[in-house]
Amino acid sequence: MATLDALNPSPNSSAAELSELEVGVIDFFVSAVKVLGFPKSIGEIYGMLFVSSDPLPLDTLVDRLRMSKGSASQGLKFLRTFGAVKAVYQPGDRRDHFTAELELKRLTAGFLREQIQPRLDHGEERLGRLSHLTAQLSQDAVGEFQRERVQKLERWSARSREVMPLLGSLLE
Amino acid sequence: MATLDALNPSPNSSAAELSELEVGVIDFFVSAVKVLGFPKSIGEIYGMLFVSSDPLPLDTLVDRLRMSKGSASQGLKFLRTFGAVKAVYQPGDRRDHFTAELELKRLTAGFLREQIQPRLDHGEERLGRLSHLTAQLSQDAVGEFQRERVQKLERWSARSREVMPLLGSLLE
DNA sequence: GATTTTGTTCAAGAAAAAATGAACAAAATA
DNA sequence: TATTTTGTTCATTTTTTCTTGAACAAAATC
Repeated sequence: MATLDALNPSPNSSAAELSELEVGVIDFFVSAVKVLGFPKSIGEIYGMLFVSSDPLPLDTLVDRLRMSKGSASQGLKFLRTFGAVKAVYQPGDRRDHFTAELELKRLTAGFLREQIQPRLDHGEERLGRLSHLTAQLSQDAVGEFQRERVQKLERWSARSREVMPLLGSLLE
Repeated sequence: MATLDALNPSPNSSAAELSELEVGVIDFFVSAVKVLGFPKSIGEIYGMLFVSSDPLPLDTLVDRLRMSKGSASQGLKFLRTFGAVKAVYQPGDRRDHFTAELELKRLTAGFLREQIQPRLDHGEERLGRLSHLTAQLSQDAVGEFQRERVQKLERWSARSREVMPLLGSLLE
């Protein structure tokens, strides 16, 4: 292979250093996903795909971001679960290639569906149990107070559920 | 003091075990604040104040939640910065007493103001620098592509800023 | 069917975040 | 002014979360 290498000064082009702009965009997303409570690697992957004009395979992410294969694999899996990243068929290459989803509305919808909905559901289950508990509370002022507080939580929960779909329409 | 202790079977009433309902409510808030990216102790404190009919001083939080004084102090400070907890004057007690803010709209406003706004501001600064960088990009397809992507980020950022105040009105 | 390529999983290590508790400061009380 | 009460700060420890890399599986290629 030595001879072929000589013909190509940068045999592994996918490992090229990131440009200043690329670093900036990736960094922007690293901060952004931290707000959502996701790990840095998620921001790096999405950011890299976002600045890249072509779909990229896992290898390239590993090389250019200097990230382990494990992180890249898990990160892509996670991003796919809520449609932030799509697999794109590349003719003549059997590796999967990925691009970033660019519609803010879809990204939001995926986030709400995968991250928020399940927690709201879980919260409602808990509230159901709490509500049941309040029935056994004493009939004095403290008991009455606590019953009211649990009711307030139920109103909050219901309100949150109503607001969620509205968020999507705000981004229309 | 031994004689007085004998008269009072539970001298430190603030250390009473949490009731099942109290544990449930506190647990609910611990999960809730995790969604927002806050530590457990924040949820414990807010939850405890939320189920308590009377304003509580720091000591009581430390005793009942079995939490260090440091955590309680820092947690209360944090909660006060965005108005989730208010100090209430208690006649005849020189300690500060705290209650939970109960208006969902105010809580949201505080969260947006203290947590989201600063990050949006910071993000815009970064985008300013990135936008400046794009001016120096090559005039080829890749350069054009990257300029467009940075513009897209700027639109996202502007949109996010527009949506924020609307969130408040949704909760009205 | 052996080999290479591609991607996943998961135990262990590394890094980041949170909690602790002791030292300190400030203010009230004695 | 000395002492006690109340609350804060911050270096250290603990806990939690993230990343790594090696072992493994699946599928394509030889």
